[in-house]
Amino acid sequence: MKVTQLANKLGVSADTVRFYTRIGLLNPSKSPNNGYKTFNHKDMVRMQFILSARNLGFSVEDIKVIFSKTDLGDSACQLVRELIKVKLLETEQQFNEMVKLRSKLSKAIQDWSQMPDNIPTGNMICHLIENTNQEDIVSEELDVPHCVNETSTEVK
Amino acid sequence: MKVTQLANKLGVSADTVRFYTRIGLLNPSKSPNNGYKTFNHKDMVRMQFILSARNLGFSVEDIKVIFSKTDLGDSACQLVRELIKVKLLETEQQFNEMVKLRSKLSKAIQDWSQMPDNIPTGNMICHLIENTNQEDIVSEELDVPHCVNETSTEVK
DNA sequence: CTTGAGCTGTGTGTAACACACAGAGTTATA
DNA sequence: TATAACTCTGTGTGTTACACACAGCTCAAG
Ligand SMILES: [Zn+2]
Ligand SMILES: [Zn+2]
Ligand SMILES: [Zn+2]
Ligand SMILES: [Zn+2]
Repeated sequence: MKVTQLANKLGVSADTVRFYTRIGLLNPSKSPNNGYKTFNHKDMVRMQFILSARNLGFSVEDIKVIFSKTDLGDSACQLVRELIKVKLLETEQQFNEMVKLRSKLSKAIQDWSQMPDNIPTGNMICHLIENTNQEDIVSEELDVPHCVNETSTEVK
Repeated sequence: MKVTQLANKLGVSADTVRFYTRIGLLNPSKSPNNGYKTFNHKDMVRMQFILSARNLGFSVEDIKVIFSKTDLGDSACQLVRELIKVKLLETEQQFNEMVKLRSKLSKAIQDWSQMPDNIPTGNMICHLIENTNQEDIVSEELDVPHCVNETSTEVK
């Protein structure tokens, strides 16, 4: 099987197969006469596994680690159980950030609909964005830091 | 102001400032004697804007487009209003994918806790992952594609 | 044999920085 | 003033998971 045949059979691009080959997840043999890579049943099984794992959010690095066990004939089940727990935590982290960002964006869209268009000045590029962020910081620091002593520093 | 001074004043790393400089968002002058970059008030204002915009999820490319307007003295407000609407859509898209992935992961963790550890075979690397994905596809295709005709293809 | 379409491997680009590192500047000590 | 130690700078490269470009090769039709 050549790269495009494998790709078509699994519904991915040939470049994707080439990529996984390049990083060593697939190990096709090289045809001696034309140098083309020849994929076999084992590569097909590995490729299917890769797609399933990626579908669950596993990274290529995770898959490499998994293969490093299974290639020795060892079960990867325990490893996989641990990896997916970490994955769930990461996903919930990102989920929370998504929620925060989403509400920030919604609020900004509403607020901005009432605000005028301003032209940039030497201290403000777009008041919509710059003011939105200051609400975010709340009372942590009332005044934005500025290059106050810049003359004294520039004197060198 | 040198790169580290600006970075410290805004609470970012010097590498971040260098990065924004490298891609042209900041335009410090170069000191003629030692070649060090010298940042001024304008760079500070731009840097603050960048941080505010990034905090709202704007990409560096978005910020470049915004600057291309404001550097001409034009208001970026309308542009910014449009950009943030797109951003919200993208965020909700990603949010939905997060939700799907999260439930997939939770379900997998539960299901896998009842399943035994298996050793890899020639057709299955880790049944946990491979079987999980098949539930996902449901009845789209019952049997997984395999290199059935591989002999006929390999005959070349 | 020639032409042309199709396929292949390899090199490079992507986003937003982080890290490594050699060389230059700065400070301290003698 | 010399010299060692320490800090700072710019630049080159690495990161993720591919996608794209492209020259050269293969293979079937004529
Ligand atoms: Zn397993
Ligand atoms: Zn200032
Ligand atoms: Zn504006
Ligand atoms: Zn097979």
